[in-house]
Amino acid sequence: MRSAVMLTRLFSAPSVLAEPGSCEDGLEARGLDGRTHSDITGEDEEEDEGEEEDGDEDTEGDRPKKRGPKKRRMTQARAERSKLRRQKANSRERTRMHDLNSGLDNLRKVVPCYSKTQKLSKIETLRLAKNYIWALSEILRAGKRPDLVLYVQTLCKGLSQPTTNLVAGCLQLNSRNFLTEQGCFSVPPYHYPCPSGSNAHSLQTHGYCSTYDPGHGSAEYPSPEYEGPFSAGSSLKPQDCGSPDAERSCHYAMRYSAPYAQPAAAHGLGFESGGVRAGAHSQSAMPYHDTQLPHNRPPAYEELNTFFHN
DNA sequence: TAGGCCATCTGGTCCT
DNA sequence: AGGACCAGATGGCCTA
Repeated sequence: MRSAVMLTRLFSAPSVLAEPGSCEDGLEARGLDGRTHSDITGEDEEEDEGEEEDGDEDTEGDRPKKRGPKKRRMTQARAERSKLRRQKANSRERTRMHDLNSGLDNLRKVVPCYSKTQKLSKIETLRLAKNYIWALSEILRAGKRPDLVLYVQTLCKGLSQPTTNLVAGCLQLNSRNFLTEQGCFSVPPYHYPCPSGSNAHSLQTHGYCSTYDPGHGSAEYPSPEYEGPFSAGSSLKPQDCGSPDAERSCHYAMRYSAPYAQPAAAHGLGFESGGVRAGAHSQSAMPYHDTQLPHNRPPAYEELNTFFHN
């Protein structure tokens, strides 16, 4: 329905969009839309607030009469009011989108990987947040320390490879150790039951590959729902987070990863991970000097922290 | 240069 | 009537 409307608009009203960059006074730069503009310019000025109806439309040429409410003539005054309304609406819409973006910025700060220099895209932020919530829920549900690699894999489901690398780097995992060059999880040989339940499939073949069906997790660690293929590309640099640049860009904004990233002695936390520790960075003792924990931790943080300290 | 991401404008729809 | 929300369109910027 909306598409039809948009198509109609496309073909009926010539777009006179000016450059969108002129955000200060929108319509002043852009002018009115084509239809309104033509209406304005094609008629004489009237000041009687548009009470007069446009009777020409009904009898124009051989075309059938138009149904519905007759279109009011666009007077100069009405055009001005319409223009003002549009400006106000544009301003509100900008404000609304700015609010939305600031909310997304806040979300970026509380998801596992926060980098001021390498900002996650909106969609990646939402995906990562969803995976994060899922992972934390599973931790609470299971009531035991999770496998780090499994945890990271859950976080990275559906994320682009650059984001996956970023998350891995932020979690002190060398992404090369859990992703193959093809972008598939390589360790550990964690087995997800196949949809039919007859065979088990390791992440080696299904984890990050297109054939993986994350909608079917294991009973121990079910997977978040799959949202469809992740974006093929990203503006993020596909750099390995093991690189110094990436490391500098990664902040420990994560309440879950930070305890692991820091020496276990400091937090008394160890993950149940088979080969992960070998794959983890050797410099796991806070290599980032600009590491920051968010000031406003979610309420669940303290509970989780307590949990991992017991 | 293509593709992804983003900001903005815009008109429609719903709600108060 | 006006505001909030939504989605399509558009153009700019950036990167591979």
